Amino acid sequence: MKAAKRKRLEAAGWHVGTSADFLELSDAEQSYIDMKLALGDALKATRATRRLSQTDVAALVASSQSRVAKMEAADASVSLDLLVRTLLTLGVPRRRVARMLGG
Amino acid sequence: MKAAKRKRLEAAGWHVGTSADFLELSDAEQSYIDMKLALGDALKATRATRRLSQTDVAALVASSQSRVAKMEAADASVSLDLLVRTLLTLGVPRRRVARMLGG
DNA sequence: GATCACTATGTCTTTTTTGACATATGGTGG
DNA sequence: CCACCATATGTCAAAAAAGACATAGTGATC
Repeated sequence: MKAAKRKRLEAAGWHVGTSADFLELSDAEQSYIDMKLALGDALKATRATRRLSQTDVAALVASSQSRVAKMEAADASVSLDLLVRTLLTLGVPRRRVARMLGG
Repeated sequence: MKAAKRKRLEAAGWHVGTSADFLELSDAEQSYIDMKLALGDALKATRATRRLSQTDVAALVASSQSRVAKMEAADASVSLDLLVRTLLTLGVPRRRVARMLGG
């Protein structure tokens, strides 16, 4: 299995390697997950260019290091909401956030 | 107060007319609310072109009529998540959802 | 190989969001 | 006026997501 697909499934809350590969995601689910992955990557990139640690970001957005880690991993427990609000709080303009979501 | 601003504040969970007009929202909060409003409007528009009732949409996305009404109104109790997932489920392409968010 | 900074993951408790329901409001045709 | 349909609004129990914390993994650098 390709790493990209594995990542997607795991983001959807599935643990690949144990049982589920046949699992089919609807287009809507797929897009939703892709959006989260895109924002997670964007967050990681943004953080990198600013040379901030996850702990730094957590402080800036009033959250915790673990949650930032989960955001970047597009963990199933993080919402689009949290990702979007985090990026906006970091000063990423709305327009740019929107473009990230576009694919 | 202009209707647009009123709508924004109410979406943020504030009941205008009673006390709070001086209330200041950060850029991030403002953008976040604007995004929800944009998606709410988009949902209403999408639904209109397809000539569906809120009840119809509720059935399609496995929710309730009241929640659809709140989505369209960008009620403070609806998340970006729900709006995005609803639009995607209705078949609106990811790219288009993203453009809606851009402003 | 020990220490240190950073990141990942698991598990709690609390808070927020959700769907459901009831009910109110608004419009339309009989 | 009265049914009838669509939409709006309030409340609530249940579900999901949140922040917090502990802890484990990963690399440097010394």
